[in-house]
Amino acid sequence: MVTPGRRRVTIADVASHAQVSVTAVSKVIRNAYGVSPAMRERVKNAIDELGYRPQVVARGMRGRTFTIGLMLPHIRNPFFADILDGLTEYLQSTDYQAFMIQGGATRKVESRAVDALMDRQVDGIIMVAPLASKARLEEVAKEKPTVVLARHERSSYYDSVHDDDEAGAELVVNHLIALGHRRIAHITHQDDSHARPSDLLHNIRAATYERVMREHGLADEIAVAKSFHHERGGYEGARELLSRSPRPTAIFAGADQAALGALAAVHEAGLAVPVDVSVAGYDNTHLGALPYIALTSVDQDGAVMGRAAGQLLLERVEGRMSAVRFTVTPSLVVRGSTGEAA
Amino acid sequence: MVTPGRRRVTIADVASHAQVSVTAVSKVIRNAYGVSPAMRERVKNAIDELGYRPQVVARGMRGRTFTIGLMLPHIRNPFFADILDGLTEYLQSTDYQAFMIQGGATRKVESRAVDALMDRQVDGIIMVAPLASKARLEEVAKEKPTVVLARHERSSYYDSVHDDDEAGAELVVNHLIALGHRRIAHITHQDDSHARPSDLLHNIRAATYERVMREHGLADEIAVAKSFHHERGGYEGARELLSRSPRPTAIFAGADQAALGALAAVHEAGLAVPVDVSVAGYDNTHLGALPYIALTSVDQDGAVMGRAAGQLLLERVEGRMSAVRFTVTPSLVVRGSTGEAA
DNA sequence: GAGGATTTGGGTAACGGTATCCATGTTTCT
DNA sequence: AGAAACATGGATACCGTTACCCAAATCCTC
Repeated sequence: MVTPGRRRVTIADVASHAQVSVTAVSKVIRNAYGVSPAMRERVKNAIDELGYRPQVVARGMRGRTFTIGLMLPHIRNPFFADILDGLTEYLQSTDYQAFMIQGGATRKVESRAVDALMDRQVDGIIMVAPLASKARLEEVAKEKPTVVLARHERSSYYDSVHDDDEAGAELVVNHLIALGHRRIAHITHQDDSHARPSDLLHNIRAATYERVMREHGLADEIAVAKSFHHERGGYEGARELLSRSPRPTAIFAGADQAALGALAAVHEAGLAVPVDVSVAGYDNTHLGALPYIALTSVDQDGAVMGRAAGQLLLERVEGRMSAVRFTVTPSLVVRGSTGEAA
Repeated sequence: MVTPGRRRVTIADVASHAQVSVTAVSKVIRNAYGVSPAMRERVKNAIDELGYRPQVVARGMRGRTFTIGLMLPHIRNPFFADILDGLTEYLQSTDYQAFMIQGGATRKVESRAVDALMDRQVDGIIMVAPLASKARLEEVAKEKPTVVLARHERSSYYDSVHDDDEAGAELVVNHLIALGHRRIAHITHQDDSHARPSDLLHNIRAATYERVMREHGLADEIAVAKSFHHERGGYEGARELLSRSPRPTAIFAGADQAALGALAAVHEAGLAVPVDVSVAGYDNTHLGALPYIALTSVDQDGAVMGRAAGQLLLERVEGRMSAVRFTVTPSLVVRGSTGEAA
């Protein structure tokens, strides 16, 4: 039973209870060399009897904290939940624990979040779609093992995990063109990032959209709404696109969240999906699969990405210095929100 | 510039750079008594010049970590994002940082997550909709300042923040009855909790549903699907309810996430909302506001709850021992998913 | 101007672990 | 049997802060 304000059990308590030295207990905890099976048994019993748990901050002063920091821009995108699930599933078989921190919408807040992680001596950092410049990411990576998700630049200081956004965007635009669409518009995202634009996934998707359009002789039909990859962003972007004349017959939103908003705008304009306007997204979030939404989208396996990120990070924690890139190949999931051009 | 593997700047580095004692630096950092303005200035300059940042684990060994742990069951529910936003907004004006950890779907995983927080010496813990028994919560609360969200029991060891789920559920059921519905069904959540059932919000919503039905002489029409408060849960629950004969004309899902799934089931059954079946949810998440979903729901202000939780927790960290309950009053947001009974 | 109070700065023992080094006892090998 | 190698357990410096002390200097007060 825990009594109020009782001092936490320490390694010294375990040692005296087991009648052994502190060193011995430490060795058992760390699974270090130099303890006999009998000693191990004895110490383990004492640990169990006292309910001892090592204090991570104390361990952190000399060794590891067994903590990895996960920076997410926010937690509204269900796609991030997939990443987190993959990561936690992977970490379950290890001694490490993941802690999330919200990066927010600006570089400043994000930077503070990452600093907070480093101040707390995490053993490694995973950043999802960070806004920071490559230089800043490398600065972080020089101090702590780092894995960056959803950014495309190559760095020799950190590992990268991302999907092939070019392939994904191509799938969508080709799909729409194959359905006979010509006036295909795109909703992209504006960021506060200091990254090279071409390293950010939304810019890659947008650039690919333009490229494929051009390749099909549709350069004149290119229409891009610079908005945001969230619901309101998609809504406003789509409103703007639909107000153009002639209006697009298809909208490729750079993310499902935005596509959900776009659907709202289409609906509000009194238009039907996909009869009047086809809508496609990216990420294949659960929501899109709901039959009354039935959003055509690009699937990138978030769980696989999360798992890979965890694995790469722990490899780095264990000492790997070379940089690794892990790329997942996306696939198109066609649903009812896209159909033949009118 | 940071060179690879460079040792982090410590308080001793600052002290020698400023030609003062370690104590003096520590005092300045902590804003403690006993430093002249000149000394303060001098030390602050040294801190800036060296880019010094206190190492939280070291501070944690003696005092605070300025870290608060936020346990969320998962990050799929957008309602949790509202809570987080309220909390982070509040913490912005303080020295504290919030870290999230995923509690998961079972008591065992949740307990491990909370242990992980305590092992890391967080200054306080906020638990959102925990599964643990009241006894376990109090055990945690005896060790660390604790605030529990979305649970209804009174404890003298921790503060509680929740909405008046009874009032909220009543609003929904009364609304449906006023629309002329009689065969109103409910989708509830099954949990792995060891709490007293009547302290869990989904059970309160379910019990209130039954009570109001009875009060209106609709005891015979009570129909409850024991499922889960997520999309698939709502989908399966609704399927089951719709297969009954006669089928309900209205479904009150205990959470928006479940309502989204219920809408899918209704749609799949070839029925129209709200003409054939009205659907209502709880939480008033962003998604429900999308016009093509237009979900009637109960609004409980998540941001306010998050802010309150942060404030109460810091008060506890500062020493308050008495327990506080913070209750928000929900309101009904009527949208297109509910209409007159057929 | 003596004595006490106050201000200012610093020395240093914790905090709870880790990991290096060392001492002792036990095998193994020739 | 003696030496070398190995296995086992322990003493202890150290990690980077905090906060409790104390000492010296300055300021009042009568």
